[in-house]
Amino acid sequence: ATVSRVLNNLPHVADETRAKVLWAMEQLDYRPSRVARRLRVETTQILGLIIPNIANPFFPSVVRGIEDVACANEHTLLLCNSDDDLAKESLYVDVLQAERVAGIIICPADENSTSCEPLRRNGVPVVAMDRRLRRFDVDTVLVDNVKGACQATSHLIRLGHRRIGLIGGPSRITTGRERQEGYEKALSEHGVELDQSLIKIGNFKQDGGYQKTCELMGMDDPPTAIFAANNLMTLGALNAIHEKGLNIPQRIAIVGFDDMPWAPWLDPPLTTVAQPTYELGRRAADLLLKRIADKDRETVEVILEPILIVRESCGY
Amino acid sequence: ATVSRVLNNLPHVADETRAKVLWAMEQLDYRPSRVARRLRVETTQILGLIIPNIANPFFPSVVRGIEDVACANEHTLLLCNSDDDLAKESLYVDVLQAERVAGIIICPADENSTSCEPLRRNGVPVVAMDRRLRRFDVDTVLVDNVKGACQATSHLIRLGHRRIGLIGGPSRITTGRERQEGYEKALSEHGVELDQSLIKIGNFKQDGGYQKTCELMGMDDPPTAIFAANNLMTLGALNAIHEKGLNIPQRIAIVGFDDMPWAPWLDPPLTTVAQPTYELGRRAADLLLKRIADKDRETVEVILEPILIVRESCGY
DNA sequence: CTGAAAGCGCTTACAG
DNA sequence: CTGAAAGCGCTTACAG
Repeated sequence: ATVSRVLNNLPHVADETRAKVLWAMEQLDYRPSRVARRLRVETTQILGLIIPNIANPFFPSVVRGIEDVACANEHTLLLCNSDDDLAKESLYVDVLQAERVAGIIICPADENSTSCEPLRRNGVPVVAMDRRLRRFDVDTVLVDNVKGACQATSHLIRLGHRRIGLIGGPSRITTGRERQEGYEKALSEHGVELDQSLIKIGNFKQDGGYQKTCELMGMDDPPTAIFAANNLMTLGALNAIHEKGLNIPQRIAIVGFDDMPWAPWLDPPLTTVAQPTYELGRRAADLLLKRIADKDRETVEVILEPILIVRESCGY
Repeated sequence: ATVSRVLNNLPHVADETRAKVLWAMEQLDYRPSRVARRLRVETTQILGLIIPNIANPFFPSVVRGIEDVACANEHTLLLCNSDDDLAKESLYVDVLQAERVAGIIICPADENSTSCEPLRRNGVPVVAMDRRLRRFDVDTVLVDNVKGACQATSHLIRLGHRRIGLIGGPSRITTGRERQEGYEKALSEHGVELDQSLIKIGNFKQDGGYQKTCELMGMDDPPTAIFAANNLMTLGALNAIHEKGLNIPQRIAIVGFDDMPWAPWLDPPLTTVAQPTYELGRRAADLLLKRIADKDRETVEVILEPILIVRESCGY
């Protein structure tokens, strides 16, 4: 008990005793077991994080944001990749719960995912990040996808484009659905008729972007511009465009969602909708910590603003 | 005890009893505590990973490689960012050890780092990844940095360049030291005299690459080519080059270390030394798992081959 | 101020 | 095949 007291810096230990304990700890190269501590104490210092794929360049900065606040608050992060697979997502929810994490930040594979049901039943705090979790009333932090997509598409329209291809994401995912919504909104606001054949739904991965771009450019009446709804698909689109030797922006204009540090040095410099990735992570971690501290507080939804960064890939 | 047996799929439980237990578990939405299990069982299923910075695009794919083998072997990953700071690195080693991880993969902030000393004393398996750990005899997986840097520099020399600037990394880090070694080796192999003023040591970050490129290009007799020793510094170099409006490769040729998916679409397409990042992670995890299974096996060092990918940023 | 006792939720001999 | 008992290493009342 006395050792425990000095370990946790509690009062009621004589200075001399404290010194003796410290000395012995040093001698023995003693490291207290967090595992044992966690078994006894209800509150753990571990946060769980479930994202689709750390190899997607969008996430590292988000994760860094989460980690920085976790670290500042003496919490550790347990990171899991769901691969956008509901079964894997459920599995990881189970694992994290079995680890007795203090709470979970999730970027769900599906808006209607029920993976978090066991968490709700057991009162484990959850925050949805980047993508909504419809079936649960949880703290949520999102980017305003409709606005970002609308800005990107409007930019294209303002530049004279009327046939604008959308390489969208699955509608079961918030970002897929909302970015398409923004695309359609821009069209209707500018009185441009919606042509369903110009909407191609990809998988948010590079191969999907490549394939959908090929389909688009193989049409009898191909678009003059493309809006790609995420970074990986933008990369895939660039693959296809360069492969076919099409000139950007003369032959095909392109705007991507999600900025990348190298976007200014692409050929031509890529116009993108930049997302506040680090901030997204920071806010998510913040919300989770607040929820852990007070389970009864009102649920909040934070919407972060994207910014259209105009470079040269859409023409002038 | 019986519940424990069905939980762990052990024999000696009657089918009927097993079914009853399973049923009760379902009813109660019971999740066994891994925390409690870990306290009792010596072998944990958690791997620790310490890297400098997940936001560096080099690491996500490496992490993904580690995770995939961890996951396939039913292990979880605890990820920590050291920020290349020895104090933070030590802290995390302590945390991971307190979590009683089965082993640790580390990309150390310094070749001579002693952060892992407590691990050695306690017999916790360690593998060094991407960067050496001199003070310990541990399994190591590296990329052949000397070879990669030598190839990059030789390529430049073959193209007629004689004044080649190096934007290197700190020599306390394996990749910094070895890539400089490869640069010098290429120079000497081709009979090009080494000019110390052309060697600038950066911090492996974007601002360092930017700053060192400015210094290089501000010289009275600036180089005609640059070899940037990592991806972030390459990005910084591109910042500086574009800012000054210098033409690549006519005015300044550039080759970077570490390929990126968008390198082919840069202006001009960037010549790089590609590293087998995913494989690096896979092998590291593999070695760690093997070490955990058999602490007495001989220490191995795996050297992976980089590949020079010639695109257009060095001329023809 | 200090330490003995109980208990967190598992697993592992051990006895029946 | 089944369950009672002990113990993993902590923390938390409780007693002295």
